[in-house]
Amino acid sequence: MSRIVKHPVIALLDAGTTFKEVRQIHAKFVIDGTLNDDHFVGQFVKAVALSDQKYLDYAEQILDRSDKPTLFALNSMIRAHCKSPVPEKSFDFYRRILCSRNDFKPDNYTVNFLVQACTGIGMRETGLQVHGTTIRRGFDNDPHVQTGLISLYAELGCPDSCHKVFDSVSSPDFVCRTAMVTACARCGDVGFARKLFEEMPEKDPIAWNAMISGYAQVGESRKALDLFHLMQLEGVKVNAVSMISVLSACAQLGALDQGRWAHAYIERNKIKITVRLGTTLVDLYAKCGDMNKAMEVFWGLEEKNVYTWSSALNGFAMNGLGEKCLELFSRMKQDGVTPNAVTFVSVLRGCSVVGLVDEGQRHFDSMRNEFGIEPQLDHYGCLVDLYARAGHLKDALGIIQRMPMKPHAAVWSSLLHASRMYKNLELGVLASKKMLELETRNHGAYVLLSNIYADSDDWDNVSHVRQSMKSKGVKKEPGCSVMEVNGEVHEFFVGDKSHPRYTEIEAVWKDISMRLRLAGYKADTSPVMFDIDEEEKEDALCLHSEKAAIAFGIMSLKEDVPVRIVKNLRVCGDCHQVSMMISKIFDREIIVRDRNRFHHFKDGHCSCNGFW
DNA sequence: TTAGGGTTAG
Repeated sequence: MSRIVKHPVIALLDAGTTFKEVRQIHAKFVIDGTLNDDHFVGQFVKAVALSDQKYLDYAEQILDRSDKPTLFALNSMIRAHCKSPVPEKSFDFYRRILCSRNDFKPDNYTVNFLVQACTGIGMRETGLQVHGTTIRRGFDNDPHVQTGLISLYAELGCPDSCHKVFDSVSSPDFVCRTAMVTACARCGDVGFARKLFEEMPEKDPIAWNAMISGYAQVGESRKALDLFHLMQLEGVKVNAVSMISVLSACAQLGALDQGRWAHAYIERNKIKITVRLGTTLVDLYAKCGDMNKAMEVFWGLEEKNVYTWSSALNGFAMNGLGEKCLELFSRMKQDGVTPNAVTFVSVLRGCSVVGLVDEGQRHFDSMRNEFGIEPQLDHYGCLVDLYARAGHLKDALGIIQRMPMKPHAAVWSSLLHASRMYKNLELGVLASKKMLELETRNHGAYVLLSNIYADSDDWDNVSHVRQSMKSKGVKKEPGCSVMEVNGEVHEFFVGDKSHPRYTEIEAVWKDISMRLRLAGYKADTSPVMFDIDEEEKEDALCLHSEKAAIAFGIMSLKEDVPVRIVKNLRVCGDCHQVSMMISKIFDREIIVRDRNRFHHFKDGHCSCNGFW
């Protein structure tokens, strides 16, 4: 192909080229006759389409002015649309290939890009059709296409098809194997992913990153961190992508010390802080309850996008700093960053945690009116929570009844929690029944319903709910608290005595209990508490997981270091009360991240002000 | 002249 010459001007087009420049170059090419050559039309279309998604339509106009678009130009348009917000448009150009007067036939590039377009759309039917096309056209043995099909089926959640394609590859290379590692992890079989990873004859940094992120994404954070340490021992080059998975694992665990270490590692090794890595750092500190550090990182970032802003907003909301969340949201809009649906979840939660009902409603309305975002189920969930927490129970119910989609259990759960808080028996019973219609085995709904009956001294119904729970075999997810001491992560399960220092923990807890009683604390062993759960009875031998963690924290951490705990469930009322008292008696800050949010206990108070 | 694997917020 001696004719193939790269046009020097086209070769200069990149993401930094402005639209004005693109038009000027186009005009010049029309005048000087460059575009009379189909070969250069193809190059120009490809360069414009790939330089920026904003120019896709303009690239199409250039293509349309060409009498005979080449297969290369059409393939380039399919390729460019794959990762655009409208991957389905790839198929318009595929149809143009099929209907072309030039009698084009789709080639290996065409089908490869179509597979990628389907991965972007995530549509099963189209994906299956494209797979059929690759077979019909004889490209199903092409290694690029095979790898693409594995990723496609992983995206569609079809592990069996991933295996079928992978098994059909006669000698999978390391790219194909890495795609399969990711596919298995995404489909939930992280064990098989690890087996494949171990069997890889050569592992490059991408393969390592794939396995580490596989663990991080399924919540196997400790395994992610262990594998990262192995990666270092093996001397594999660590990059920004590796660190994103590592930080995300630390954030999930709430492992602040390990997260700080990873941050220092990034700086020490001069790993470039990309916008994604920066966002993950902000998220790490936010999810470890250190918003000061999160914002120090945030303001220091060279580049921020809507993900970065949303991470910070979510951090403020989770940490109960609603006003700060709203201040930052104003700043975000002033800076010209357009919020999206996820951003609004954080903003609405920010309003909810501080009871700003009118402001929350205004933001909710602005979604559609100002930003053209149609509120989804989660947004209605936040709105219900906003009204319910503030005590406007009837308004909350009205929203549930009028919302344009079927409410999910979480919506009723908000109303149920608020009904208990505001002692509204009638709504509480309704909400718990609705919740149990949707999730028949939801332990929390039974517990709250029994609490609501107990609050009104309706012991017959309390007993009825208990019976019902027993007969349905509803069991509580075991409570688990995680804390980090000297960079080591310790796990505590309810009633579990397996910790190597359990005897000491028990002794420390006895001492704490004594000091609590001297300070006027009386363990709540009333029937209400009894009915919540057998395990919640005050019992030194059967500690709630966060009490064991607090005791361990007090005995192992320096006095001025806050006790940081991450819990898998919501904090129970008794533990909340106890934590507040300990923070005063021992002059110790205790920071608990529960399933929903943070509790910063200090001087006998909690940042949640009793709302959780 | 075009292609396949790893990465951020709810």
